[in-house]
Amino acid sequence: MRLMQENWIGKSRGLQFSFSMVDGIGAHDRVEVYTTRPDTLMGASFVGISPDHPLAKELEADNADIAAFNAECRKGGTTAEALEKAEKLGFDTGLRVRHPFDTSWELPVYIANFIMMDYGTGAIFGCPAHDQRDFDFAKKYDLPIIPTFLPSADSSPELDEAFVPNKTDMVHWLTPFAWDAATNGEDAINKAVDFCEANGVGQGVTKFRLRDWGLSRQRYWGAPIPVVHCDDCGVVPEKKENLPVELPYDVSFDIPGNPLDRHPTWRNTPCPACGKDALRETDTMDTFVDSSWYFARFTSPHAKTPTEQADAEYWMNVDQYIGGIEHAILHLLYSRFFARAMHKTGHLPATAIEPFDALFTQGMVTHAIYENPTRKTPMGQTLYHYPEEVEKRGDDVIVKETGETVKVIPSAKMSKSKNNVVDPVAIINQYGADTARWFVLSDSPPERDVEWTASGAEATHKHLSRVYRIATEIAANTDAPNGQDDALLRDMHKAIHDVTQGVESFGFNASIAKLYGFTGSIAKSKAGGDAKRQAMRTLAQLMSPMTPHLAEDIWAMLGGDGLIANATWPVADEAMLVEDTITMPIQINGKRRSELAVPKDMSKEEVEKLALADEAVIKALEGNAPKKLIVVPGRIINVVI
RNA sequence: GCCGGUGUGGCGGAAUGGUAGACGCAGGGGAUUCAAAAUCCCCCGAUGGUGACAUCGUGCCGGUUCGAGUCCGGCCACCGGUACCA
Repeated sequence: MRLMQENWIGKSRGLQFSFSMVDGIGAHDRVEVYTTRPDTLMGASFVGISPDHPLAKELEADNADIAAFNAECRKGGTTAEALEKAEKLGFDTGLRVRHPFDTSWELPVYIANFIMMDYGTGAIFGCPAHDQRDFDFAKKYDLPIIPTFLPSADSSPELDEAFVPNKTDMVHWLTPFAWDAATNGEDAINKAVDFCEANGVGQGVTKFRLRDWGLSRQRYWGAPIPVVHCDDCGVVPEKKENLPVELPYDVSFDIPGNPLDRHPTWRNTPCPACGKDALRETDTMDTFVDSSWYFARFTSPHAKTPTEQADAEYWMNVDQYIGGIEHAILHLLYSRFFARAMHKTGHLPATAIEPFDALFTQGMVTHAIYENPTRKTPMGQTLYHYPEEVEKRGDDVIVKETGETVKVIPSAKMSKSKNNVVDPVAIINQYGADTARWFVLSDSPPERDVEWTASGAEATHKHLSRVYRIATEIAANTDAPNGQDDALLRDMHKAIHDVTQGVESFGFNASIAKLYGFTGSIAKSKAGGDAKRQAMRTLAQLMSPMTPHLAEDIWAMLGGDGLIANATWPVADEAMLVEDTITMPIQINGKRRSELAVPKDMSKEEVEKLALADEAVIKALEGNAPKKLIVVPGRIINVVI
C-alpha cells in the first residue's frame, strides 16, 4: 500500500542538461533532456524527441513527411494495452547534436512515438545498452549499442537485450568518468550528477511522476465549481456570501450528458463582478474532492466553517480506516494531500496531517456478469442482466424471460453499471437481518475477495434457530449445580478469549467458527441450570455484534441486566484458560507418531523420561539412544533418531 | 512490461515455526417417525490395507531448521492497479 503510493508519486533524482545542435533550426540551437541515469552518458547513441516537442513542430511546418509521421503518432491510444502492442516508431530528422563530453561525437536526432511531452523535457538521450525500449529502437534503426558497464570484468560486451541491473547491484564499469570501475549504479548516478554540475554540464533535478489532478467533471453528481462566466468580465469567482452553490433538485437523467447543462434556469445568475446577466459553470468537481476530507467535516458537521479546530483536535485522527485496495492510489492519497493542505489553512491540527492511524484493506465482493450479446439498452449501451433475471440451463446461461443465451464474465467486482449486484434484501426477507449478517460474515475473511453465493444462508438460519431453541430449554432448566459446571465455564472463558481475538483482528469468520463450537459445548453439557444460563448469556453477548436482535432476546429471556448493547464486553479469566492436563504430540524425526498426556506443570526432565518410555518411541529407537530430544513445554516433543 | 496481492480437500476457508484441513457448505450412513418435515448421532484429502496402520499431501524447484502451509532464494499461474516516466 505504502509502496504503491510511493511508486505513484515517483520521486526521482536525475540530471537535466542539453545537447548543442550541430546546425540550429529556427530559434533552436540545443536539445534539453532529462535522465535518471547520467552515469550511462558514455553509452548514448541517439537523441529522441516527442512528436509534440517544439522542435518537432518547427520541423513539421516545412516537411510533409515529418508532419505525417507526427500526426500518425498522435493518433495512437494511450491505454496500457494499446501501448503494449504499439510498435516503437522513429523518424530520423537529419539533425545532429554534439555529445556534451566530446564535441566531435555527433548523435542523430529522432522523433519517436514513445516519448511523451509532459514528462521531463519531452526529449531523451537513448542508451540502448541499458534501456530495453532504447535497445529495441536501436536494433530497428541500426544504431550503435554501447555498454557502459557489464555484470563483471570478464563479461562479453555483446548484448542480446538491454542490461538493466538493480541500482544497488555491483557492476563493472567500462567508461566511468567520476567513480571507480567497480561500484553500483546508485553510487555512479550520484557521482555523475556531481561531476556534471561541477563541469557545467546541466544540473541535478528532482522530478515526480505524479501529475496534476484535473478535477472537473461533466456530471450532476458533484460539488458545483463556484465560478460564473460573464460576457464582459470573463470567468469570475462566485461571491463568498453566495457559497455554497447548491445543485438543483429538479433534474432528469433521461438523456445522457450533464443535466445541469439542460436545466432551464439554474445556470442563470448575475455576474458577481458587474451584476449583468451571466451563466454558471455547469462542470462539477470530481466526487474525490468530497471524499478527500469528509472525515474532517464529520468532526463538526453543523459548523459554519469547514471544521472547528477544537472539535477536529478532539476527534481526529480516524482510528481505523476500512476500504478496498482500489483506493490505494487515488482516494487515500488525495486525503493525505487534503489533510496537509487543511493543516496549512488552519482547518486541521498538525497531528492530523496523516489523517488515518490504521488502514484495513477489505476484499471486494465479486459476482459473475451476464452480458447480452445481441440486444442493447434503449440508450444504445451494452445490456447487462441481473443475476435473478438469468438461469443456468445445461452449459448455457439464459435470460429467463426471453431465452437468450448470455455471455458470462466469470468474476468481477460488483458494479452498478454492470448489474452484477446482489441485494441482501432477499435473504433478509426470507430469514431476517440477523441471518443475513451472520451469513455474510461467516464464510470469508474480510481482506479477501469473495464470490457471492447465497447457498449457506439456510444453514445459518438453522443454526440461529438452534441457538434460540437451546436458550429456551436452558431458561426452564432447574438442574442443581454439579461437577460439570467447571468444564462448561472453562469452555466459556476459552470462547470469550478466542472470539474477542477474532473480532479484534478482523477475523470474523474465525470468531463465528468458535461460536459454533461453544454452542455445541453448551448443548452437550450436563452442567447445572445456573452455569448453563451464565454460559448462554455470554454466548448471546459474543454473538451480539453479528446477531444483535437474537442476542438481546436471549439475554432478556435468561435474566440479563438491561440491554446487551449497554453491557460491558466479557473478559476472559486467564486462570480458566489453562488446562490441568495437556496432550503433547510426540514426533519422531519431525513426523507425528504418538501423543502423551501430561500434567501442565510437569518438569521437562519428567516429560523426557515419559516420552522415551512411549511405545512408539521405543519401537523406533530399536534400543539406541536418540540423537537429540526436543521438548517444547506445553507444545510438542520431537525425538531425533 | 512495471507495481501490489493471492495460491491449502468437491466448495468457502482454519492453523503465535510445533498433531495440516478447525468451523461451515455439499456428499454418504444411521437414530427418531405409520410416513414425512424438523431434530439428533457418525463418516467424509489421496493411495494401499478387513483392520491396527503405512506412504504421500498446503501451485512448482531448491534452501534454512530437530520440525516449514508459515522463514529465505528462484520459478509458475491467477487477481487488482497502471500514466511507454527517460
